[in-house]
Amino acid sequence: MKTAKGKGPARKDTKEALKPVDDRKLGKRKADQSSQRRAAGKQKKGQKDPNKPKRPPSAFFVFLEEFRQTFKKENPNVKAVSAVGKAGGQKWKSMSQAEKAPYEAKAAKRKAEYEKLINAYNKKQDNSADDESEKSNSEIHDDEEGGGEEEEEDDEEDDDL
DNA sequence: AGCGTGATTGTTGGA
DNA sequence: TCCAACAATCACGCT
Repeated sequence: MKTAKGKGPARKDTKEALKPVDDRKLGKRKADQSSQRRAAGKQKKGQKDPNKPKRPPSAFFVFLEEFRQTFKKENPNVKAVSAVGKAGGQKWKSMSQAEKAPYEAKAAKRKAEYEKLINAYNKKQDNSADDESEKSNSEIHDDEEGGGEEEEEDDEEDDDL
């Protein structure tokens, strides 16, 4: 199953259909977020791999990065990250899929790079037995042309909503 | 002095 | 298949 790249986990389709509202918070996330930073800041018990690539930012985060700058410009007095999160989240939902399309496309790129990083990371893990140096790069062919960056496929489906 | 937290949604990974 | 945790940010507060 390809987990439907654009649709995401089946849970969304099922649950969201039943609960179109953003009740996804489940009330557990709050507590989780607390430990979230702890784990991230202090890393998990055995996750002491500084080379391990972090998860790619979702389209929302990509949009949020830009939104943060705009938000700060509009509200230089507001320094609360939560404010940006709320405003960003609200606007994000207000945006149409077409608007989110470019962000999703960028997020897709991040994900692609993430997979590549993970691949290299996995290779590294294998080589880390001897030495985590870069010598094993011979396996990794990084013939990635930074200049020859092809544009995203403009495959936006205009579904009227 | 230093790190945890708060808030957003999405995505990935593990069970 | 589904749940849970984590991705950035940034100033403030508590230990």
